[in-house]
Amino acid sequence: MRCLIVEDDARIAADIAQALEQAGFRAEHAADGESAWFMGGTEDYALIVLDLGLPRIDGLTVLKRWRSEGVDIPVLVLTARGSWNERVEGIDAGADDYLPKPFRMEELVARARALVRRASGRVNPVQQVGRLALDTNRQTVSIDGRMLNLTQLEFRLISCLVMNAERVVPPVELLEQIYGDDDSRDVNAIEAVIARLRRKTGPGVIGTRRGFGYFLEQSP
Amino acid sequence: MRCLIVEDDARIAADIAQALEQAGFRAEHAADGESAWFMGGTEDYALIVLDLGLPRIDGLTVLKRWRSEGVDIPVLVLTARGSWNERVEGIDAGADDYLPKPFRMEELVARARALVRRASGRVNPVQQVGRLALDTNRQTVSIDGRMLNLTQLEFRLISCLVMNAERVVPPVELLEQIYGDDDSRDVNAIEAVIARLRRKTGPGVIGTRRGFGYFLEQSP
DNA sequence: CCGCGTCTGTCAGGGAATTGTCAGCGGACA
DNA sequence: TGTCCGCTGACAATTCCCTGACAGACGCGG
Repeated sequence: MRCLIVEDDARIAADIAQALEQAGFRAEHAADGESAWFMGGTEDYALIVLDLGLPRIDGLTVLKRWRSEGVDIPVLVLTARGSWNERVEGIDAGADDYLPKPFRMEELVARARALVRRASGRVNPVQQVGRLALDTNRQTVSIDGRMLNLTQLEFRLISCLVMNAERVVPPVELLEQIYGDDDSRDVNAIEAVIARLRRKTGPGVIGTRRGFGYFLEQSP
Repeated sequence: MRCLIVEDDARIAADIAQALEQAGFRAEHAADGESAWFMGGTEDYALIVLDLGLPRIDGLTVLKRWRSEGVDIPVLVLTARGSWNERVEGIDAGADDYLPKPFRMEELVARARALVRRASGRVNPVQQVGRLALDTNRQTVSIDGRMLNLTQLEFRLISCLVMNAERVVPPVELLEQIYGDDDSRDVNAIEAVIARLRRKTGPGVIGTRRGFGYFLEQSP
């Protein structure tokens, strides 16, 4: 699950990134409004964390532009404590939640999770696809109720498939979703992870459509 | 998926073309603004990569003309790094994304993909022609609601027919649409694919107009 | 700092699905 | 009725995908 952190202070950005990555996100970073706008408009994030005080283009402006362009990614806005008018403006601009600075990282992570959950229209964190169940809160995957012991990478990959259930996901897209623009890797890396996953899930869970990509088997 | 590269430097154009073709596009090339304008206005591309510094007509002018004519193909603009006003002008002219030169090819490919994905999400992904329904999002084809298990090639071919519904498509055009300018293949290859498709769809879906080409049956 | 185990990307070999070609056949059209 | 065009089954070539092996990276405990 990819998220975008828009924050001009590199230190803070790195801290947030680390916290979110631990929570299972793949964090990317934009340091100014301009690049934030491009990234948020072109990439497919599950969440955007937006600091308002930005160089070049103001955070609020960026947010308004996104919304006017139809970008409906949930946005968590970081505001200075007590600055009420910023909040009001943020509401108008289309923010989904606020976090007054300074904040504890756990708070941010919790809100991030809540936002993503809400956005994907789920009340509970467990998603069931066929025999497979994914718990985004605990970061666990079970099949027929039996827990799987997955690595970080395997988990991310199967999450992608769950997010895109009812669709066949091309390997290139998985590459992009999992590693980002870091294109140092081969499509074969995906194949390898898929193979390892299948060894753990057993057959009949992850399907292949030759020439198209991978998908989760729906019906038993 | 066809894309148009508007670039006056032949070397760069060739490089971009190669990268995009590897990514599954079929690339065509315009070297000056005038032909670019014509091609973008008459052909149906999924994406246009536009360099701004052009002979004859300036790239921005071309872009504005397209937009004023209702051409809504996503346009990826190549700008010189840091040329701020070019970007702003580009926004006004209707560009969908930017890429500062010089750039890595992988970056271009990634953005191209993102743009196309975003654009294709705008329109209704399922098109119905007669008893046949094509879902461009899930990459599936169903007939009377029954899913067909198609190969990559079969899917591309039937997509072409759907795009050109209510028209009889000559086999040569199908060859071109599916394989690009790679003319190493025989028209018979198309016939073979058609035959395999018909075996899956059953009769009454793909028709033949002897001497002209193939078409999709409209009425039940 | 070293040894150990785990995770992960790459590589190469093999197998299977896909696809181009060929040749024979049958119907359409003059 | 002859000719041409398109259809189709068979086969070979190709592409795509799977998998086991291996090595580098990383983390951890001693």
